[in-house]
Amino acid sequence: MTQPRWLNPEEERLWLAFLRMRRALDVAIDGQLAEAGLSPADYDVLVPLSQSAEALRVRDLAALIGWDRSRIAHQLRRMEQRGLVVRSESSTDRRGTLVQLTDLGRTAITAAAPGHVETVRRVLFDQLEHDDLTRLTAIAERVADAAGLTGISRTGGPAPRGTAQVGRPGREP
Amino acid sequence: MTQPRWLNPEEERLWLAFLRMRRALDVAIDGQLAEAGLSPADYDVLVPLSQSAEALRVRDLAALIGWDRSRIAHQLRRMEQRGLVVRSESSTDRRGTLVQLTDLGRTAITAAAPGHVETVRRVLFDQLEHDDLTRLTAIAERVADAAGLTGISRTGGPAPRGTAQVGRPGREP
DNA sequence: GACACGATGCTGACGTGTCATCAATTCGCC
DNA sequence: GGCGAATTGATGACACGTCAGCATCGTGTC
Repeated sequence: MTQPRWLNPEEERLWLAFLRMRRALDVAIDGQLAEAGLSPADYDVLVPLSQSAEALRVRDLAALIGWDRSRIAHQLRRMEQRGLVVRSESSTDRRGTLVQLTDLGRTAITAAAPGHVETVRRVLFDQLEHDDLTRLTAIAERVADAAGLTGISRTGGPAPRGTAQVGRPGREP
Repeated sequence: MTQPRWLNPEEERLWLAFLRMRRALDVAIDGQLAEAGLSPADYDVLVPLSQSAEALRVRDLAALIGWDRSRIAHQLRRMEQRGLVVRSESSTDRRGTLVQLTDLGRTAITAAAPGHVETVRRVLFDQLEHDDLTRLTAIAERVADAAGLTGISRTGGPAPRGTAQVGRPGREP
């Protein structure tokens, strides 16, 4: 690249709009979760836990949401201090740690989830017209796959990075 | 909202793809900047400074990139410790603080910018087909405007949140 | 000029994310 | 069985972002 190919006005317009869209989603989603007393990270962790019948291994929980071990260890420590989850030792693999929701944690995710979905709908899906949904899906998948996120997109882990997934809180135990 | 309107499979597919796209962009962009020794926050601050002929007031710099006073104060303290910028007292308003690039800071942004634009092109723009650019611009602007970010989109401040803007490093002083 | 009020920038506390590293355990291979 | 390598989870250090609060300074009003 001898000379950088700077963005032309149309490209610059898209890039700035894209950043503003990201910001708008973050503000709306994070704000709604904050009203429910949860951070986006809390939500990411609580969703798979609420959908699992049994306790999850830290390793598996991390894989489900695409986090590394360090990040989830820190997050679980903080969430355990707040009484949202409890950790226990695995009986089959003595390296392992099991995590499960407390009653408080289940109450929190159950209370937060409907508002979370409503927020995502209002800010994103309600703004889509015609075949925007199809087009946007194609673009997003093309970009994500082309970037070739080593691991995450293949191993089944959906999405990290602050922005919580939309998930129904799962079955009662 | 009596019953939450959970996402249908097509909507869930878009949402997950959207989150993966975000993640892919973050990984690519943050990684490229890290190779240049800069964080996304560093880049956001360095771009307007490099484009300004004179020193900027902290207030104006914050407005340009849509940051609040606290955030930029912390960031400037860290960047000053690393020798990327220098702060000085304003002569006209004794509350004010002026910021400007050091030679090291100018070298850093000049070195990082071409790779940054190339990364954005490769991961995002090179993946767009047909009229994707137009469509995506329309969607992003619609979503951002509907969310009605009070202030930022109106006052000219472009984009915060980790994701660096694409800007040419400015004139030599 | 005095005084209330807003503007400006900084700081400390805290939650969060990444990196390097460590101890304990299990696995793979001979 | 034994032993080196990989896995698992946790931790400390540090960078980053938000919030509440503070000291200082300018502005408008009387």
